[in-house]
Amino acid sequence: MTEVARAAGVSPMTVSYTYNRPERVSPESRAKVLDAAAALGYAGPDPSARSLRYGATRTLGVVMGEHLTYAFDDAQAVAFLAGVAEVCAERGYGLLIVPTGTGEEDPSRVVAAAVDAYVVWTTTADDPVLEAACSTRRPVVVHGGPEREGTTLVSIDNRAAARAVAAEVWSGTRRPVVLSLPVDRSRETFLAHGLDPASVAYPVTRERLAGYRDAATDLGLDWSAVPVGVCRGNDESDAEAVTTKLLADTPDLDGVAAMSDRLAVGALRVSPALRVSGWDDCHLAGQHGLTTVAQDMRAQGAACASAALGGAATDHGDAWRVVSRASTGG
Amino acid sequence: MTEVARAAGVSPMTVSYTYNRPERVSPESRAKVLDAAAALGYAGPDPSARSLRYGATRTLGVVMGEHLTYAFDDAQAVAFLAGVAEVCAERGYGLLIVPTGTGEEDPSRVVAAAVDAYVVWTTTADDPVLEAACSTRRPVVVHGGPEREGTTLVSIDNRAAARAVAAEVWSGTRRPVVLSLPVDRSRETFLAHGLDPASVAYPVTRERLAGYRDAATDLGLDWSAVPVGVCRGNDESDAEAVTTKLLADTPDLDGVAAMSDRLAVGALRVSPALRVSGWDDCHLAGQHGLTTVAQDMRAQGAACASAALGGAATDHGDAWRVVSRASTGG
DNA sequence: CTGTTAGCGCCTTCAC
DNA sequence: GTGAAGGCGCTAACAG
Repeated sequence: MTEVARAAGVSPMTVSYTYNRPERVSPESRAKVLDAAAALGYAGPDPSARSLRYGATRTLGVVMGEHLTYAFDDAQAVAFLAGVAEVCAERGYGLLIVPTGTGEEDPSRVVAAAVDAYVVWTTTADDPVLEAACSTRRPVVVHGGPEREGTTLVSIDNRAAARAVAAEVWSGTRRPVVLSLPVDRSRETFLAHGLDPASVAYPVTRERLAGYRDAATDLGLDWSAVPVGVCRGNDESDAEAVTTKLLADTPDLDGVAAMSDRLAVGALRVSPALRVSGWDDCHLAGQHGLTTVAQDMRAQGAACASAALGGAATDHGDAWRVVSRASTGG
Repeated sequence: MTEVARAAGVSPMTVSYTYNRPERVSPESRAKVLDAAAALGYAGPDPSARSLRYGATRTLGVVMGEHLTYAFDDAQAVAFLAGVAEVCAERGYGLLIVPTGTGEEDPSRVVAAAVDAYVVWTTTADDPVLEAACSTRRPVVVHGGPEREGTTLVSIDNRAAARAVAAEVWSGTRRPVVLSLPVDRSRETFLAHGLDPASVAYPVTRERLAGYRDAATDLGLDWSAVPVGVCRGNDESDAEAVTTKLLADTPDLDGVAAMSDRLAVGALRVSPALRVSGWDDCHLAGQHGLTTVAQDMRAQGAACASAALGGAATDHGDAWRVVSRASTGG
């Protein structure tokens, strides 16, 4: 900018004004400045210097968890991002996807990102990345959970939704089972009976499990006997393997409450006649006639972005509904 | 940082070293600094100030075109972004999605984004957003086209691929037609006969059209008589409408070369027995038994990011193949 | 191992 | 309508 000022024969301030308040500069000066800028290939004020000066970046940071690319492989995550992007575009904010995935360096990358606020995709309470986002003292909005002081939570009421959908899939069954998303960040596959929700680190998984337990209790079923198959991730083929194990453990199982449509589809691949419910109401649910919990991830993404950028947090607790289809005999 | 230094009773440089080269600071000083930082809620050096000082942001900018949210609605665009994100995560670069969509302000937003390089999703040569990206003098990689001096192009050879797939779908037909993506940024729907590729602003559309023309010539068909239905975007329902118009114009049409699987599926909805080819080999192609052009968008996204961040540009010209399925009688 | 100096590029404030 | 001073927070280079 100094160079442009010299080339144009004016002071740096005039150059600055030319870009920020063109109307306060005489047409001649403006022309001189723009000519000089064109000649020197100066495209405008440096963004970093500007951010430093203003103390704001007009950028929203998004942290999608340990496997960044997962964010683009999962339809729900993509819908969520679409909602975030929509709000960002409206308000002229950049959307910065923070490069997590290495584990080790993730927290420092979060701290070092030039953003005004953070949206964090569901994780565990002890995730160092969440800690890092909060340590920057910038607004943090968490999707799904955990709830944490100083952050805003945007989530449906997973427990109530789980209770409702399990009431349907388990209605009239004797041997209900659960097909679960991971319980903690180690993401191990295992089988348990009557898994205690309190032992589960991911709040979303925990709440859904608690809701399933509620439903079991409502139906007079013994939760401590209910097999829970935990998958490594939201993945059909892993769900197939876990379903196979569940069947070995409980050959007469007759009702599968799955925490996602993809897991449900994995179960159906093993045993197409299974009574099963999913979660999300993605295109798979329609294709396979799955009873499922519908929620609008795009709206939730938009809500997260709005809240992070200073809007009021809209409550999404009740923004779900059970969609009944053939997979539960409907 | 100055405050932390004062609270810790050391100089700002010691604080800086504590964060950037901890090993060069005595354990005691380091402890004092970290204590003071914790007490003051200081999380580390300010990212903007750092970027200003270093002259680099460690952030890659991505411009997805006028409808930002489209980027998340289109499976190909998402796969592309996944590839970009993968490379960014590996190298510790942030991925900034520039908030385009307003039209008017888009170029200035591109200029004002704090990034080290740009990846631009396919557009027209006269797009002000592309101009803006180039004006910043930062490296620019364009996906699909246009080719432009000072930028790197990553693209398959659309013309050759179009020629190959049209050879298949039009083999033995008498009344071939084209179902085209938009020709320019006005994105209007219309019908033309023997549309001249040279009149088309989007390079991707232009090259595919030229390839179809090549195929027509190869097959001894008269290009000037070939109806071309241009859709407003990559959208099934629009394709349905345009196909209906094509059928009104040419009731005996017997071979549809579509520039995307979604357009092809739109055509099939109007007339399920149609001989038709698609493009992209997305999940729709498999579902509907579509003959199509397969290309790996994720790899192309990764290639764009690598090239933008200083790697060599890998050539993707031949990274396509025709997948033959039932929709062309295979 | 630690501190001093200087300046990255910009814009708010205040003069003229 | 224009310009001079100062400082946003940081770190390279160079002492000590």
